[in-house]
Amino acid sequence: MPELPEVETVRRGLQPAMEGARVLTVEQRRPDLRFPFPAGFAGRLKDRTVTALGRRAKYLLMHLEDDSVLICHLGMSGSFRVEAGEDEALPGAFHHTRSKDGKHDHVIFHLSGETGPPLRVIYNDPRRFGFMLLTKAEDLDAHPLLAGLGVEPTGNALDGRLLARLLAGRRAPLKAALMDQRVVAGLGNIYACEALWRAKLSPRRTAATLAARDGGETARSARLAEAIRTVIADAIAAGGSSLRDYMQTDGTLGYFQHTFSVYDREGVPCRTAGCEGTVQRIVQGGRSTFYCPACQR
DNA sequence: ACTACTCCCTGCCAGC
DNA sequence: TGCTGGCAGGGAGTAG
Repeated sequence: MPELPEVETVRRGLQPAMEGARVLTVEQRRPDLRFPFPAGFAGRLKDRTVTALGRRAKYLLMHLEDDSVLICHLGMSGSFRVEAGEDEALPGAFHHTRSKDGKHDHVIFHLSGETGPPLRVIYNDPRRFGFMLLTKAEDLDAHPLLAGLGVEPTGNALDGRLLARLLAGRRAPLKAALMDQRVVAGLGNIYACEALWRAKLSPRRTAATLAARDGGETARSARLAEAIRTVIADAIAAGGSSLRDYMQTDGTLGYFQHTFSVYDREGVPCRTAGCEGTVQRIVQGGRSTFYCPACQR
């Protein structure tokens, strides 16, 4: 499910169950996901207390009391769910629709409840593009997967000036540049499309055209920075997008997908007031792009 | 330092 | 009904 808003929704869903809880055991049901699990994976987590759950871009960061950090990426199809431990009943915690039988449940964290009964946090990932790695907290920022990441679209750092600077000189189509995690960290296919629609910019435009000749801010770069920040904020507020019945950690659905203006809406009329255009699907870099050729220029 | 393309894997759905 | 091809929220690796 996971672009930034979905990962943030997962983080918020897991936080009350995990922060302050102790890892009793970890069941690792296969040797690898996208990458092999770290050597001694389960043993290195056992008996540790989870001190904090963080996020950077699309990475979930599980901080442990020994200053190690579990880096989790959900890939295309990874999800977490929380269930009652062993025979305990947990009101309201129904199962992920795609794992009623436990299929593709690859990792199960057995946790002591901080105050209440024990819990299980279960990682499910049919396509196995996700992964889990361990590092030390002091090495986190320098970790090869995190070191090159661009600006977070939450908060105030992303503005027209910074975005123009990041895109200056890039010959790639604007949409492809937005998908590059070294530019804006956490944007994926849905929110790149939606932000471009909000900013009325064509995904086919050369990225560099958003910067002034000296690399400075333009009206377009300011508009796009604003659009990115608001679409991400709106999506987080909606609990992310739930495609193909994907669920949050407690089994509820995000609802941002009902707000899509262009994503997966090929052939429907553009939502822009007064626009007569029709949403079109094109392929860029092997991924579908949805946009309105009439009002996105 | 860019860009473009392939590949990893399973599940689902439209079209035959 | 059953098969097939295409597509899916990501990104690492490689070649140019």
